[in-house]
Amino acid sequence: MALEHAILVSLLEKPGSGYELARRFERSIGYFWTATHQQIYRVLKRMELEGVLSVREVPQQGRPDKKEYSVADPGRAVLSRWLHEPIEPESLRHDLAVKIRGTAFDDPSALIGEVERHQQIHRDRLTRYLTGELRDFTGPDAPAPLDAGQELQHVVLRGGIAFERMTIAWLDDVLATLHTLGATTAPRHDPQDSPPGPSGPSV
Amino acid sequence: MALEHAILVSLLEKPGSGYELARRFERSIGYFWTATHQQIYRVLKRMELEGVLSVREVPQQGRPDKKEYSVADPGRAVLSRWLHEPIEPESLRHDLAVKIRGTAFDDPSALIGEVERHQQIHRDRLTRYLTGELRDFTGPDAPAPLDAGQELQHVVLRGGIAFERMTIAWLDDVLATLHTLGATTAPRHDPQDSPPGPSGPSV
DNA sequence: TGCATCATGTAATCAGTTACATGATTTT
DNA sequence: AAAATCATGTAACTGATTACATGATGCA
Repeated sequence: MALEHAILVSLLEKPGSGYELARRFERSIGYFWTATHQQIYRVLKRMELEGVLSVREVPQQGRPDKKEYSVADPGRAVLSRWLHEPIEPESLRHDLAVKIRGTAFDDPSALIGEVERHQQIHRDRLTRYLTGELRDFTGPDAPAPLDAGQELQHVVLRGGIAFERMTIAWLDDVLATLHTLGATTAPRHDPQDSPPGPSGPSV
Repeated sequence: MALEHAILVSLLEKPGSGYELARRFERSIGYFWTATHQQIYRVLKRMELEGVLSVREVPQQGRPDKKEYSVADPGRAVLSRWLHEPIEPESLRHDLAVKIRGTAFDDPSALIGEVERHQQIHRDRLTRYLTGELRDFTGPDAPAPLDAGQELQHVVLRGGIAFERMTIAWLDDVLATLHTLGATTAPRHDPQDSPPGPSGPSV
């Protein structure tokens, strides 16, 4: 369970409320992690009970009060211990890859739109990441010498950028493959002819 | 939930037992999906009750009997429906990225060994994938004209290969970053001054 | 003798998602 | 007047992991 540790890192970078954490998880940390606010609130409560976080009620005007969480000393120890433990490399789960293989038993051209949609989403993400990189790390308004924390944030962001670029290129490859299959296995698009049915395209 | 659909695809490619599925999930389909045998048995049972799979008891000699599952007609319909639905692009979770950012609050050099370990695992995976590609798709013993299913398997495998290559390169970037940080922020760790260098054998 | 492989499962727990719920303020 | 934003939460459910359990065969 690394959500706990992701929260510790984020709160060490800057204390904040559950709501703020949820928004950060859609951005910076979110390059490599996601969590819904429900999940975050639950974990925050547990961590507070365990004594790894401390809370400060912050009254606000014109807005609901918020609970600002920050990392208590035991929390630093928890994070430090985790940092020194080995972890398992992630095994990724990619639903789209399952769909691609499933297409062997269905009409390949039906997947093209979906793949293009995914590719566009990844292009948009890449643009956001590059904009963020320019703003925070490589642009003229970025801090001149980056400190250690910023260098580390930057290298993580570069990972996100590399991932999106790789994915976009791969989806080009997928599209090319789907097109060649559509050209060779689906010339019988005739409405009266039975579409690729239960037996699938047996080549 | 795509485990159900991953099972449908795998069983359409070839019927098999829960045990066999679990092993396939460590291989081919496993480039983009993983599941433990416990999870698989549970889902298989549910899918059988729902009527999307059919079972055949296969007695074996010298081995426990096995239940060979195959996809029933309603299962094909379930898969086909899913293939035509849009799905959300995955948001990846990468614990190592959390660790990298967490290193801002710890000794950067402590993470180097862990990153190198991960990189080696990715190198090993890449080697496995490339061996499999040669054996099944591009080598002299591979079937001459690949059918649609094989072309799709190949493009998914190319995705796995691209992912591993990207990851290995990124971890090089991470290591270089950690080394420069180690050189600037952790000289107070050295008992005596050791040869400085961007990627020297420090600490 | 002990370990690995084949084969199946239960029980308990943990993690994560979806739906529901409230209520003020600010923006369109 | 409606929608979005800020802010917090509960309840129910689904998905996934870990630990435990059995029992045969074959190999070193």
